[in-house]
Order: sequence, then C-alpha cells, then structure tokens
Amino acid sequence: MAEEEKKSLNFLEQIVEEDLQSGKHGGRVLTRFPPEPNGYLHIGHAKSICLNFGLAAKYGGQTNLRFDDTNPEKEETEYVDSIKADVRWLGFEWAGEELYASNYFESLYQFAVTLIKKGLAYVDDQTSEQIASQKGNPNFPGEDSPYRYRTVEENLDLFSRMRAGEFGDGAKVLRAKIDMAHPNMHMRDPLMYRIKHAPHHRTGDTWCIYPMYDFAHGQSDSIEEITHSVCTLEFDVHRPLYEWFIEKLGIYPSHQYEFARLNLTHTVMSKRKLLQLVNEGVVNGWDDPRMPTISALRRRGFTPASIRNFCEKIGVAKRDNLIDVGVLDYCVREDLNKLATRVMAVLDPIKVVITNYPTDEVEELQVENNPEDENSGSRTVPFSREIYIEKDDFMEVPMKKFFRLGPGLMVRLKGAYIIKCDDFVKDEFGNITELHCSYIPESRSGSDTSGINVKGTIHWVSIQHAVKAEVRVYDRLLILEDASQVGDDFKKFINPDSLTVIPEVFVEPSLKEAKVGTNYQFMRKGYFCLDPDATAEHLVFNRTVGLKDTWVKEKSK
RNA sequence: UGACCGAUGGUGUAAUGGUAACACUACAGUUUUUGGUACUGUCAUUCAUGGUUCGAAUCCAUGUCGGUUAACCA
Repeated sequence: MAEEEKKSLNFLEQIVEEDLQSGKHGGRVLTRFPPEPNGYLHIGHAKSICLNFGLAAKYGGQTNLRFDDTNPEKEETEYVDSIKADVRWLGFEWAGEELYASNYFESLYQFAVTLIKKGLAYVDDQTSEQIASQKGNPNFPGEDSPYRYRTVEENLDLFSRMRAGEFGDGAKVLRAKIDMAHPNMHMRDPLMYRIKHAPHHRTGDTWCIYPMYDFAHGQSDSIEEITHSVCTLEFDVHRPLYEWFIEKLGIYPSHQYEFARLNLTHTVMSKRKLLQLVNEGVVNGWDDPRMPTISALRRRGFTPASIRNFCEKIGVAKRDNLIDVGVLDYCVREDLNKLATRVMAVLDPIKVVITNYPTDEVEELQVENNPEDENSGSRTVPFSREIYIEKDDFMEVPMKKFFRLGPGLMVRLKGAYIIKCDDFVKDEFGNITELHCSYIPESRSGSDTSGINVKGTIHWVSIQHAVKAEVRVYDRLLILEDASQVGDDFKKFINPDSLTVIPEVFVEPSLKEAKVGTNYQFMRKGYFCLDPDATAEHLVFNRTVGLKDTWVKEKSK
C-alpha cells in the first residue's frame, strides 16, 4: 500500500492535535461560530465558518452556532434568520439548537455578582467621557476612578438597582477592578455592564442592563465548555482579559486562538462599509451580486462547494493577507466546469444566412450537455437557415491566428455544420449587418464525412427559435486593488462598470426551462444562472464568472 | 510613544535544526467540435545584521518594516 502523503497541518490543527494528545479537554473538541446578528454574513465569515466547523469535524467534534446578541440596539431577528440560512447553505450543521449569549444573561449577572463579592468589580457613576479621560494613554498610566473603592455591600446594592431599572441609560456602569496602569489598555478596569433601556430581540424588556462583549463572549464559551475559541487577530489584545475573567470566576477554561482574517482584492469586507454601500444605493441590497456577502455570492451563482474549496485553498495563518479575487473566480470555475450544463447564447448578435440551406427546414440536433460529465446526456437544439452568431466571431480583415469567420473562411458551428463565409452586407454607415454563408452538408456533427478540418468552433442560435433574455455582467466592485490603504475613502474607487446590463440577448430554447439555482455554461462566454428577478416572460441571467480567455491576450499582442 | 501579533516567489500556504514544497497568477508549449477543460515546462537561496551549530527559513540578539489595540460596538 502506498504511503499516504502527510498533509501539513495549519497552526490550529496543530494546537488541537497537541491538546488531544495531552488530554487537555478530555479528548473533546467543541468550537463555536459566534456572529453578531446585526448584518449579513460575507466571505470573510465563510472563512471563519469553514475553519470552526471544519476543525471540529476533522477531530470528531462539533460546533455551536451562538449569536452574540448583547447589544439590543443593533440586533434583529431578520439577521438571525439570514445567518442560519447562510451557514446551512454553506453545508454546515451546528450542534443542537442555535444558541444565544442572551440565553446566559442570568448566569452572566450572577458571575458579575461573584466578582463584586470578591472585590473585583465595582459600580462607577461617571460619564463615559470621564471614564475615557481617566484611561490614560498607551504611554501614561490611567488614574483610579473615585468610585473604585466602594464597599462590596454598596456595589452589590447599586448593581441590583441597576438591574431593577432605577437608573437611566449611561448613569452607571459595572467595571472590573484590574489595573489602571496596565500596559494593555483593555486591562484598565474594563466595562462589564452598561444600562440600556432598550428591548432585546429575544429577552424583550426583561433586562435593562447588558453585558459588554468582553464579559459575555468568554463566559459564554465557558458555559458551553467550548474547547477552542477561534477568532480573528484583532481580539488578540482581549485575550488577557478573556483569561482574567475565567480565572477569577474559576469557570471552565476555554481558550482563545486568533487567526488573520480574509482580505480580498478589489473589495471591502467590513460590515460597516458594506452597509454603507447598501444604504447609499451604490448596490441594490445585501444580495446584490457584486457584494462579497454569502447571499450575493449565492445569487450570483457560486456554489457552496466552490466557497468551501476557496476557504481551504487560501489556508489559515496569523500574518496579514490579501487574496486575489481571481482565486475565488478560479474556485467557481473549477466546480462549475464539472457540473454546469453547456448551452448556447449569443450576447452580441450578428445575423447569418446560410444561403444553401433549405428555407423551411428545421433540424433537431443532438448536443452533449457536458463533455466533462459523461452521464450528463444530451439535449436537442434546433438549427435552421438563419442564425445569430457573436459579432466578434467575424472579422472583415482577419488578423493572424484568428480562427473564426472572415471572408472566405470556414468555422464549425458547435454541434452542427461547417460553414464558409461567402459574403457580407454593410449598412450605409459601413457596419456589417449580415453574413452570407454556405454550409457543407457532409460536415454534420457526429457524421462528418467532409474531411475538412477547421480550427475554430463557434456557438450560434437559430433566429426563429431564439429566446430573448436579459444578461447582467458583473465586475469587481472597486477599481482599487488594496482597499485597506484608503480607509473610508473607498467609495472614491467604486468601479463604474461593476454592473453591465445587456437588455437583449438570444439564448437557445432549452433555457426557457431554466430554474433559479441551476448553473449553466454559456459556451465560450462564461457561467450563468437565472436571477430571482426573472419571470417566465422575461428571463434574466447573472454572469457568475467568465471563462478564461486566452484569445483576448493573443489579440492584444 | 506603550502592549501585543507578524515578516518565505507576483499572491497565498508549507517545510517544526538536515539543504525551500504545493496551489493560484504570469509566460511558453501539447491536446481539443468551447481560444474552455486537461496535460507539460519556466519563474525564490526565506526583511536586515550579528550570534549559536558540522548544519539555520526554523534557535538567540538587535534593528527595520507591516498590522492590531486606548467604543457604555462586537
């Protein structure tokens, strides 16, 4: 038996394997994906999802889906539903029911009481401005709050009255008593609770005090006995605090590990910036196919497998990275090449009359559905005397290496006959409006006895059978490669051609049956799928991604 | 300027003290009834300087550069 090639492990897998070996968590692996329900998931989240679910699955563990819903002012049920749908669509299943940090509000409250009793937390009456000014700065230590040395009894009393709703928003906060001179700013008596008289999407008006991220996330991990809490690099500086709370509370020792989040060229990834694009109408909603959101990628025709492969391919490490969107394109093409049915569609038509073909004849030609899949079968495509071909498949003065149509040149019509261009018609402006060709009757596809070899094969659509459709072609959102260099100025670099609508193209009749969710390859043009905007009378196709085109390069030489 | 994280080809990710690998891109070919797919080939002495060692991308020191961090956001 051949030696199985040992695939190298990423740093998280190494940690898990070490922990498994040392029996750190009793051989258990439980991860979690903890989105805040305040926006839609994007491809960066997909990386995290694949990481968390993939890591657990690889080592026989499970993954919790836990909504980090500690800020009632920003969070909504609508987002909960879309996030669940996106995770499922990506192909992952979380352990049991979805969970919520808000499930633990009572436990969290009790944790806070415990810390107060230990003299490790206190109620502060100052304004946020006062507290901020006492924080000091990275070079200078902060100063203690005048309320820092309240008695345990007073803190207990005040905290319970905070919960009871006796104080207004912002009147008081609960802070951890750590060290106002700590070199890590997050350890300078961080806030644990704030007062918000706001209804929560799950707990309604049960609470008017809500825990901060730092006093909710780690404790939730611990309550669920998460073994490996994987998050992005910016939380690295929070880790000492994460560990401080767990240690002082003496609760389950979950551990946090950080990885570098995904950055894509020509794209912005932060929820805030994506929300801006939506709110300002730069795009038509969260699922506009130009967006890097999961819902947009789905609408655009990306498959779950292609996104999972992408996440696998880009790897995971701790250094900053900027992945070329071309890698994402590659991953969809790779997947779609194997499963997309090939069809013919002419996006920029020119009429061709096959002068020696009988006027009334229609042939039903058999065309294979997918040369990459021998089980895909074939379909029937009507052929007749008048067809459309792509305008740029003809050149009046063919350049060298142009293997298509030109005066006197021959091409194969895909699945049909070889034709020869005998003549062309120009209008008064000199535009070519029509080609006159003759076909070689013996060259019929599958029973070709003509002995003629042509270098080019082009797609076509029979005019009388053609179905009209709209096509939407997408390009990168930003003209700029690295959006991190311009910050909030990114909108100056929006690609004006990120969406091109072609109102009327001609597609073969089989596409009348096209369904949302099915991927097609328009031969020689790219991968397309039906948009949800489509109706039976008005077909709309999104271009998922173009085919690799080496001719454009050749042409420009 | 404090703390923390990081630095390997154009881009990512490996190599875990034993002589830089894989993928993408680019380029050059072969095959092809999609100028697609598939296949073949070409493209780096690892941020710098010192040190440890028979041997360093890997360990140590110093420096340089990049990132994160000082919300009653997560």
